[in-house]
Amino acid sequence: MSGDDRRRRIYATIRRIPPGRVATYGQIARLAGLPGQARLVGYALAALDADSDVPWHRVVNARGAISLPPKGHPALRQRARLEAEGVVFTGDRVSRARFGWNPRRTTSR
DNA sequence: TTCGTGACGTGCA
DNA sequence: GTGCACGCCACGA
Repeated sequence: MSGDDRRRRIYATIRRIPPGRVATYGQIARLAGLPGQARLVGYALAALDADSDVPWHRVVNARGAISLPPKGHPALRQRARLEAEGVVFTGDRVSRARFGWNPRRTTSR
């Protein structure tokens, strides 16, 4: 499998994240068939355009926080989009227990 | 070609 | 709860 295929799988997995939910890089990597390679997910997102159809804003790190610089425009945009979908930020973090996406129970909650 | 860096995760102290 | 070390892969210099 080539690197491009991995990126496509990553994007496809991210598209499955329902609105109002967030998934971690490691979770995306695992669902994409790339366990332990969360770094590739981050790199794939870095190469992604802001106007892409991939809901990149629903991807957060294991801490439930945005991995981008908090003061940066992308981070603010991501946070604003998540809040618009109903996601509540506790400080600079998101409660993964409440808003974390569970692929086995696609239905919310 | 090797080396360093990066939207990360897990394990352990 | 936090901080550090190691691992993983892709990409540019």
